[in-house]
Amino acid sequence: MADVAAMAGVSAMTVSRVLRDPNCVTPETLRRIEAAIDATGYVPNRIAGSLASRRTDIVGLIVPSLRNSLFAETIKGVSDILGSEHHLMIADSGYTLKGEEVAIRAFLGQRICGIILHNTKHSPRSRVMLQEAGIPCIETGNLIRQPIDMTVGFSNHDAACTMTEHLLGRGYRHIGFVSLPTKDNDRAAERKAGYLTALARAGVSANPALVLESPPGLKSGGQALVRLVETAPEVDAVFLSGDVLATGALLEANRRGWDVPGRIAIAGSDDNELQECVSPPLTTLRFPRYEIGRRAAGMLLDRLSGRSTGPAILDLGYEIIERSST
Amino acid sequence: MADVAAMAGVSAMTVSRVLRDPNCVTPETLRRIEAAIDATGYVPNRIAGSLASRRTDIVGLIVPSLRNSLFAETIKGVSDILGSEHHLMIADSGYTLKGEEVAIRAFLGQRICGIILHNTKHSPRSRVMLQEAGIPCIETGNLIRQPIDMTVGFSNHDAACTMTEHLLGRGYRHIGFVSLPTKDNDRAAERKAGYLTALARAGVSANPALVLESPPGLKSGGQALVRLVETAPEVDAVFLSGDVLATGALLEANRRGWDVPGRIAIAGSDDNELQECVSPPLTTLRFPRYEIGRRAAGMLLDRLSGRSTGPAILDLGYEIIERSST
DNA sequence: AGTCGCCACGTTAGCGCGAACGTAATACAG
DNA sequence: CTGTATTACGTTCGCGCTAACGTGGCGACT
Repeated sequence: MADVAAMAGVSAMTVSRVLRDPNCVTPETLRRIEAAIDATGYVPNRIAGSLASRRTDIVGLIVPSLRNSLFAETIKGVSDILGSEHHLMIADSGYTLKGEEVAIRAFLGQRICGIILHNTKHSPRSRVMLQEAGIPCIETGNLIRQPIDMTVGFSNHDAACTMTEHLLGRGYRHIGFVSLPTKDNDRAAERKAGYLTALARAGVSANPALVLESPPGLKSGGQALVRLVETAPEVDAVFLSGDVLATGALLEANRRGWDVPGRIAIAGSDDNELQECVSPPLTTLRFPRYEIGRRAAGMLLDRLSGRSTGPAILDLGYEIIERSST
Repeated sequence: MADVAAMAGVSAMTVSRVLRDPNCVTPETLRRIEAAIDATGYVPNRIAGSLASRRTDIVGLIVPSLRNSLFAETIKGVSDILGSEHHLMIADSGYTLKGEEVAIRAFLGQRICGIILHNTKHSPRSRVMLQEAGIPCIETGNLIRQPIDMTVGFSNHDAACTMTEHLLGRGYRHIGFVSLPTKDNDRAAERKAGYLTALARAGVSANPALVLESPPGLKSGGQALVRLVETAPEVDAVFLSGDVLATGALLEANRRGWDVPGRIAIAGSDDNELQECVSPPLTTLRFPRYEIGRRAAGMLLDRLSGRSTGPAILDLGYEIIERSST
């Protein structure tokens, strides 16, 4: 920076100012400084700037998995809103609370200016670190009542409940439920609870044989369907609540020639283009994942710029998309 | 850090040393320092550390889109190899060279210790900045002969050529080709070139009516198929080389009752579980995207640790997965 | 004319850490 | 016992920048 300042005939301080606000100097000075920056190929050292100002423009984001396209939607939403003023540091927790804690510690070491978590369940140490860090923290995903700071998401419980009620409304009485493993996964656990709530409200007794947990994946969804039909032949509908499980189940039903929804109705979650294009198109829940990313980033920026203070809980809801698979 | 040092009865320097190498002090000193860190909740300031040491442990990664699950594979590969010693800063270029340049400039300002690009075509300024930055730079994706520094990927040209030759070998002579828009996308352009190479080698004249560009998406793939069949009814096979285009085309063929491969054969690229689960399962190209991420990160770490020097070009190849859609 | 305020810019003093170097204490050979 | 090596730790200084405050020059008031 000293080089640039010397070449432009000003002090380093003026160069520093120009980099943050080009309009705070006379046009002539600005021109000389910009010319000097161009000539030297100077790239400001944000490390030094961050140390001196005790601020960074880095937002930390922790997702359970970088591979899952569901989370990619949220990441994209965050990235689109952050813009060029802020940078994004991403880590994955590997779906574990310990992994999340490690990532949080690393991020705090980098003195990130805010953090977005794709999880609302945390280790005690994680909670303490975040509370004491004094930075905005947004938890996204499953809505909770007591966020560390702010949260944006939807109710997995209510969504699963609504879908189950939809199936009940269509006259199905032996409704299977398949979810991802509920351990350490508050979202999956909430959905199972929602399913059970709907059955209870309708006075339909829950049949444990109709409830399965299944790893993620298309094949896994197909296997779950087959297992349900074989062990509980009375099953007349199934709600597969995780990722692509429902699509896998539908494709498997097609292969085996099982009529959908004649033999068995299939409902899914996390609507995407694929679920609309298969035959028959799938009834699914649609979650505003991209919007969650955008709003989370927006809440973070509002807090950083002082436009908002205090905690916030934002429910973006969900939609049920009724198609011909149910 | 001064607090911790005072509490442990040592100098700040000793604390600093312990944080980098716990074994460089006596066990008793280590114990006292660790106890003090625990008691104070001290989180080392990596910003200050980076400024003093003029190094960071942040790796920059630029992908065309954060939303696309193809890139998610590579991101995951990078993330898995980097481990907890290095951190990942991610930006998307929005598929534009200008976007990439902006991200590169921002990353260099953060003094990243290395960079991985998911693109092998860059703006002139980008190339200059990267060459002068003096950090390891890995270009992934389409293999090129003159990398800025190092590259790992596969030949899109050869892959598309192989797939086209596969179709020719099955006796198809009116082979359509659909790709993503080739502008600013070296990968799509290379694939189109590979398709044309295979036709030329086989002495089959290329028919411009059989070559389409199409935006990404399942529906878009279906539309491309329909357009091809309607405008050039003699078409007997089609190779859709982008993302989920082929799956969309197959689902559309199913809906319209067109026999695959009887009426028209369909081949795709970027194999995934979905393409195996549809009926009929799709013949596709399989690219080692996860492995590319792993190897790219590995090459970066090797360079940083001094285990390797100089440029490198790593071809991870591709596979053709022959299934019943062709 | 005085002075008040404002603008454009300079000066000073760190931010929290690590590289380089220094020092004291112990080990061991000759 | 001296000399040298080695280990364990301390001191000094500066990384490149910015917050806070200082200064001089100019126009607009009373």
